[in-house]
Amino acid sequence: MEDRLPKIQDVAREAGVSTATVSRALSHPAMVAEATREAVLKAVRKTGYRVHQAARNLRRGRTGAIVALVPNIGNPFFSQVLAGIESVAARHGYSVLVADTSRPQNRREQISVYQHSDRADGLIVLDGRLALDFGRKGRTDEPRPPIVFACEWNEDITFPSVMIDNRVGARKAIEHLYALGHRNIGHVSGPQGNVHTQARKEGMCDMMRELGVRIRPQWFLNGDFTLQSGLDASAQWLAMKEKPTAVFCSSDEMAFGFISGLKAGGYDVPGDVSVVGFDDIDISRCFIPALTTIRQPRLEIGTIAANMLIELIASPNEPLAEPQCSLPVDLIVRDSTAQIPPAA
Amino acid sequence: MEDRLPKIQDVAREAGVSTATVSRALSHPAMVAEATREAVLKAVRKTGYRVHQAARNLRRGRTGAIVALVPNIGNPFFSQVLAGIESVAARHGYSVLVADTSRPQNRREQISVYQHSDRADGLIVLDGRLALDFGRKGRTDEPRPPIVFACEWNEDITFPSVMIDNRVGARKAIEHLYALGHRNIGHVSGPQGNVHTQARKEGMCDMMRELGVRIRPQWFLNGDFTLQSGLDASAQWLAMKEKPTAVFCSSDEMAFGFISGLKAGGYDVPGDVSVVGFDDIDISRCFIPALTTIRQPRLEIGTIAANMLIELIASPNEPLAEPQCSLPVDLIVRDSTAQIPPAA
DNA sequence: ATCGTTTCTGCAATCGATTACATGATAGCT
DNA sequence: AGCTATCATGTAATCGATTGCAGAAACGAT
Repeated sequence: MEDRLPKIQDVAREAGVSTATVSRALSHPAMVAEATREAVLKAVRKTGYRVHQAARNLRRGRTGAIVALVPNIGNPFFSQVLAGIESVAARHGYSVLVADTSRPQNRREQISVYQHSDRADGLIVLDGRLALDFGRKGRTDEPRPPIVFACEWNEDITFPSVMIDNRVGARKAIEHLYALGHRNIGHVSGPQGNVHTQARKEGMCDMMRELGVRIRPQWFLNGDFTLQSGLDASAQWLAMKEKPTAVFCSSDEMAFGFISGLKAGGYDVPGDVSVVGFDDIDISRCFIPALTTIRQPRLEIGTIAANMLIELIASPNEPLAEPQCSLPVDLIVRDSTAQIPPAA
Repeated sequence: MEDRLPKIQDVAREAGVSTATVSRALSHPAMVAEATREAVLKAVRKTGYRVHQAARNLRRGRTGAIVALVPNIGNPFFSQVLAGIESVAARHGYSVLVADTSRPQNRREQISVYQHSDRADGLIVLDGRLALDFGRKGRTDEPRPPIVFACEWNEDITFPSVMIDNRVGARKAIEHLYALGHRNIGHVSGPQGNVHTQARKEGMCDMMRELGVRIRPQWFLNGDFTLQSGLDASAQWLAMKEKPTAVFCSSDEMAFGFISGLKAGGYDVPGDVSVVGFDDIDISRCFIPALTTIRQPRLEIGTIAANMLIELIASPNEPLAEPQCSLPVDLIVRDSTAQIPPAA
């Protein structure tokens, strides 16, 4: 009927009250008399009114949105974390804005999003590289929306964070390979400078030292978590004179690429080489061979981070009960690892 | 220094001009004298001013955001499409809000987001199920933000849309299997009621009829695009007395589950059975065997949809040059299909 | 010098909802 | 009855940026 959206005025007129009362009936029902509230609600239904978010946000000084900074939206690992964030956010009436930090022109924009709280009430940062930027800019006298780091995280930053114990994960992987008899163990790492990369590599080396296994730098290959980099690593492996009998890959996707390359080169997994991944993405259990890997609770990372953030938004001055949350990871043994072949 | 964010007033004072001039210098630089503009920009830099989005949106009557309704954020297929949307949106100064339609409590909310244009300037709908809802509610005299459907799409709805030609994709898959000598062809479909499911099944059957291949309903298994449903289908296949020698799966993930189940049951792909997937997600080329599949240009779907939407937002009354965009799909032949074994 | 343009800038209204404060009504108490 | 406390509601200011309108300044033409 109307050719414009109903506003609070229209509801007020319809219900025979002031706009203030309508606003209160909707936002603070207890402040308004039973009968009035009913009348307002009826008028709302009749007019089809819905609050105009921009106006509400302007007045209330909040945005009703939280921003998630993701290194790569296309990565299934992150999309699961996002799904967790989104479910919690929606339950609390927040929208989730997703920004992909992989496009360089975004970086500056994101920092400023952070500095000014007018675009989001809070941030969840899934990109560890940004930790430093945020850390540096931190003039504490400046108003800033709460931030929670998830997944990736920089050790010298003290923001609230939720992550998994990369070191323990890597140790479990090595322990498993060791128990199978492997003493010649290689590694395909994540991108240089990444916190996961670093922590997993360290956990791996620590464990190897503890077990008295020799660490050979030439068996440490550089990857970047992607399928392709796993494939590239397999080519390097094939070219080695002395080859490790087991390889720990810092992501499942790299493990897939690596195994795929090995098969193409005529080697069998786990017959000739055992491979352990990291993440336990969905497909890992259906890969052939099903991948032995370290499981990360991806959904949970998202939900916990979102809950922390929402708590921070609600009471910014109250510190969190547990600001640094570290989730356990599990070794999932499948078919890509086996006893070391007797011949070797 | 300041304990509150700089506002346009502060810039105006600093530059010695009115707020109107500051606003114009930023939004319509041509309207303002060279020298004044410089002064304003200097003041902006000095104060660290950034426009307050909520205020701007309220005044301008737009939100600067577009909403993407996704059936399942966690699905890597959609996250690639999202990545495409996000890149275009960012280039035009729009934020992307992602909403997951899989949670039922969201459905009503989403419809109302759509009906009221106060939360988003436009919508991209990746969930075909919502097409009907939108279609029904379509009282054309009501103001509504522009909508573009992507991927999934309901034939009797005439919204602008970008999708791929499911029929042709399915035909190519069958044609390929036929050329390899297969005459006994099965299918694992997507969820019932889904447009992709329907179109692919129809394309498949059309092609089989044209080629004179017998269609056996008991070889058509129901899936839902997920890994698990492919695994379930493999159990059904294993239980069949007469088995097809080739199976066309309506998604790559299902194909993975299916092949995985077959291997576990002692059958070889492609030795005993040829399998074709649909989507060409990243991992397909590294699966073992590398998956023969139909490639969908996922990123492109997103970018085109976003471009269409932004054009619609800019000039809502001007119809699009090409409102229904259909992208071509290609058959990618890899190692999961082979000549029919001579024994059979 | 006068008038008409053109260009630039400022004033103040405006977007729509929220909320501090004021007011009026009602109830409760002495 | 008179006074206070409590509750419900209305009035109007407010959030911060944008923009229609109008005034001022500068310029050109006659």
